[in-house]
Amino acid sequence: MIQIHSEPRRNLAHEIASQMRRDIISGVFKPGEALAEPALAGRFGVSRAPVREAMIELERAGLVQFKTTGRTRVRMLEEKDVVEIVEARIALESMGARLAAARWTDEDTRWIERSIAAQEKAASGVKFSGLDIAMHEYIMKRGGNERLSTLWQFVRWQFEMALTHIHHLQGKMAPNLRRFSVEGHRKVLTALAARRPETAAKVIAQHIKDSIEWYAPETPKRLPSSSIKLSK
Amino acid sequence: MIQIHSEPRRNLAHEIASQMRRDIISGVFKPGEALAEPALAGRFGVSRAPVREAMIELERAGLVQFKTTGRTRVRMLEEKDVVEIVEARIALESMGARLAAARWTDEDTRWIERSIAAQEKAASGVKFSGLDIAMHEYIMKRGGNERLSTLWQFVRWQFEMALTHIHHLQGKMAPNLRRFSVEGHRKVLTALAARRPETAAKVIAQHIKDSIEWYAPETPKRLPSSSIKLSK
DNA sequence: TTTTTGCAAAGTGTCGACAGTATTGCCCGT
DNA sequence: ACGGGCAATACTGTCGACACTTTGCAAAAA
Repeated sequence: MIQIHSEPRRNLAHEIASQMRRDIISGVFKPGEALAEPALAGRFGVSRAPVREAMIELERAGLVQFKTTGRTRVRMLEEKDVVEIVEARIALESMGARLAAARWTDEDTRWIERSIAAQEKAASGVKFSGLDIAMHEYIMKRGGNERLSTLWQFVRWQFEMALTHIHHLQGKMAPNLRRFSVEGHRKVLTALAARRPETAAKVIAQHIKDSIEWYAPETPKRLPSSSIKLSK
Repeated sequence: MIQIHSEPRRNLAHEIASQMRRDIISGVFKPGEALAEPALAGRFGVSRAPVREAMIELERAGLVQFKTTGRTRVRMLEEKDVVEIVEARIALESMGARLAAARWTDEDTRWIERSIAAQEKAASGVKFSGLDIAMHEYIMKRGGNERLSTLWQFVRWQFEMALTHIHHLQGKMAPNLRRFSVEGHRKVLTALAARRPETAAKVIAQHIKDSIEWYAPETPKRLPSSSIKLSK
């Protein structure tokens, strides 16, 4: 998969933003934790300027929050945030799958099949999650709408952060989740390979919604129940 | 409608970003035009630091682009960009309307009715566009998903920029567009007032898709035709 | 002991500077 | 007249500094 996207400028700020993003997602920095510029500048061995720019980037991506006083902290997550993130994923990925279905090729099918095979053999839950997200990313990119993919990236990072920090998302039913999730992926692939945009949109929406309920069965349901019914 | 959103930090950078956003949308700066930091710093009577930060914000919003060398220019728009923007709007607003329908109140209905009345009396095309966008914004906010609204803002600005710069979007059929558009808004309101999430989602998607074709009948259609059929 | 006041420490917002690099335009060779 | 190369120009990326504001803590008052 070739990335033609507008190359980000290659500077310290971008480097730091990427590293900080990884660290926030993986939990090195915890939600609510203060991110002071001088401290981070020291950590990275640079001055405050690039750190400051990186913070702006992360704020735009929703991983950190600015207080009105200017202080920066890692964004905090509650149940409601998980709901919002999932709703946003459904909105974006439905359209992504719809567009992808219309342009789907056999090579795409093979890519997804390989991914699913790897998912089944994934040794750890973390490894599985990585493959899972990568597959969703592939479909989004295949939709061919660069803006949609960009917006999706923001949500994706927030989703990954939520997986790390909303602890009951890590809970007991990992094995079942994985089996269930792979099954969902197969359904998505079927719709895409059949080049049925509407079906693909509905199936992937249902898959995302179901997944999160496997992760967190008690997540308050805000989506009107009719919204993702697989009617017909 | 009260905005609880995380307050942006109130500094020069943010001020400049807002002003620049307005200027880019309204065409003071034209697509492709170079935006050099020293020149902008002079224009605003500040140093380069806040200008630089503002540029990062605008890049995130998709209004400007960084070249790999670091130079900044106003993002350029082609036909394909209009398609992308509209697809993104449909993705986000469908979900927004779906969520809004489930929480819709009579007061919301009255707000929209007033908006529609104003739209009918709008003196100019520009005035009408403003009311149009404001109504869509209201619905997005009423969806109650802060992330969805934030993502939508990005697309909204790009859409407004496209309206300004894709010249044939300004074309001949403004009066018909307006009449047609108001009709679409009435259908959306009906679905929302009836609190039918699925109907609202489909109607607003259809409305957006139709609108852009009134603006630009020759816009290449990439959305699979089945995607927004109002079946049933 | 609890609350208030005041002060020191720490952090942000903005600036000007400087080295390195891309761009522009001029001059020269053809 | 025209294209290529080179010098002058302009801009970016990063830094350190400084003023102002917020925060945290400790001492003083209730």
